[in-house]
Amino acid sequence: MIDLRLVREHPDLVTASQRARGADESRVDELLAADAARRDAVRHADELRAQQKAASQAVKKAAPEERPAVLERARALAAEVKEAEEALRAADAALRAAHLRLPNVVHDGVPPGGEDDAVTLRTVGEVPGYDFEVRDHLQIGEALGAIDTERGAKVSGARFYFLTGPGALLEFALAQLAITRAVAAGFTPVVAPALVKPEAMEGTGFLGEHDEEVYRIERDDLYLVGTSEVALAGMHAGEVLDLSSPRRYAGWSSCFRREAGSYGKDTRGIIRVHWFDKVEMFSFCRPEEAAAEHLRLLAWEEEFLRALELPYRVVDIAAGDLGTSAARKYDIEAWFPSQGAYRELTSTSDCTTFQARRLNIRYKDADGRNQTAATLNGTLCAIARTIACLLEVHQRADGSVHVPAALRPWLGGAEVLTPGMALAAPVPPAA
RNA sequence: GGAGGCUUCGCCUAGUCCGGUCUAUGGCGCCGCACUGCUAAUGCGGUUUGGGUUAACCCCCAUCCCGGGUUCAAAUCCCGGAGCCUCCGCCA
Repeated sequence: MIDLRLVREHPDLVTASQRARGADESRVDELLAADAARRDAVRHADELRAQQKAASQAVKKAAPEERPAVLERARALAAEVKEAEEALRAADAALRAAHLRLPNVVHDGVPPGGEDDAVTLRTVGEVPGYDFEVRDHLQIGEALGAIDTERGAKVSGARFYFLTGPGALLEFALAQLAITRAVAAGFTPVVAPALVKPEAMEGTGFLGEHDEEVYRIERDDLYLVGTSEVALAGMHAGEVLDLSSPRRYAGWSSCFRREAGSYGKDTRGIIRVHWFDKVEMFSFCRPEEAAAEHLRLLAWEEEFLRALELPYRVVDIAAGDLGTSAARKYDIEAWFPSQGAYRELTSTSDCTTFQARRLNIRYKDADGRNQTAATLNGTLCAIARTIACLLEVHQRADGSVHVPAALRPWLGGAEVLTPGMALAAPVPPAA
């Protein structure tokens, strides 16, 4: 939810944001009207309640002969209060609905337009040349005995997979590398629940226009998270935090996505799947620090990809392609040789106070007043897709795959993965 | 899954049986002021969180885990739910 004061005092800014998103501008006026209506309802109900309270007090003080009359007046007022409260409830609900319909206000400088209007900020690393016919990650993974999508489909359906042998080791190697680096950077590592209540899902903005993407366990009224962002944001719901410096978590969890509406897209391999594991960075900070924190998250993402020796580019996502909660979003797209294209590998969003307001996450400012916090998230490593990218980029003519130095400690020191190789046990980095 | 107990303004706590004097008691902590040439101690005052209104102060409303209900009136009575604890069962 955006700040109501901003809408009241600078509706033009909010309208401009809607325009940049290509979203309905009239929603701003709807929200203003709902806000005014609610305040009227509050005033009316409060006033009646005050009268009714006084009348009720008078009952017990009334002399016996006055009592019936006083009681009658109190009764009448009670009925009026009840009516006013019903009207207030309706006005509250209308305001909330209008409030929830409005996405976050985009930052200045976000490119206008939609999916095709993203601006490439920089391109890092050399796109390798291959003097042989490149294979895609599934061909490579199958040859290595690392990825099995056929049996994944047998057991769970399309877009499921098994990681086996070196594939399974790669999963843990990447998770270890991500968590190790995050801890070194000062993040608190977290293993987060993948099943959450509706409040957490709604609070992070995933039940709006994108609720088709989400798995719901109807019987228990729980949702499977699409990212641990949901649990990490919800972790501090309703709390007042000390944010003298940003509070940073690196959360590991499985992620589940229905991929509704993506039929026919990326059907091969493990680039787009219903389930994968991910290490996610999440920050709580003061709103004035959010933009700087956003760049820090982006920098950590880039360092991770450089450690994996993957060529990539950084993209500033256009307003129309931003999620509901985001005021700005940078994607990092890594090179996939089999597609001859850069594809999204990580993503970081500045949600400003939008999520925290819904989730009621606050901090005390210098004057000791409670203020709404800002939240930001960023992918450190979406494991399945990263494995796919690694296999493709680092493939060699003979079907083997180069292992980046950063990953070797967790792959038994192996410098290369070769079909049929004996698996070495992971060795922790030298003490 | 079954049985019982608990949940009060940061923490602890009084109040709940028997509805109105609860505008919620006291302690700890915290903040301010006074006093003591330091520290400590002491005294006085303040200290839930939201909303409405306001230039501001004031004032008003809500808030005793949450949601309903009874009543002129609910921390208190009734119904439903959540969380925590204990015991039994089951389970990795």
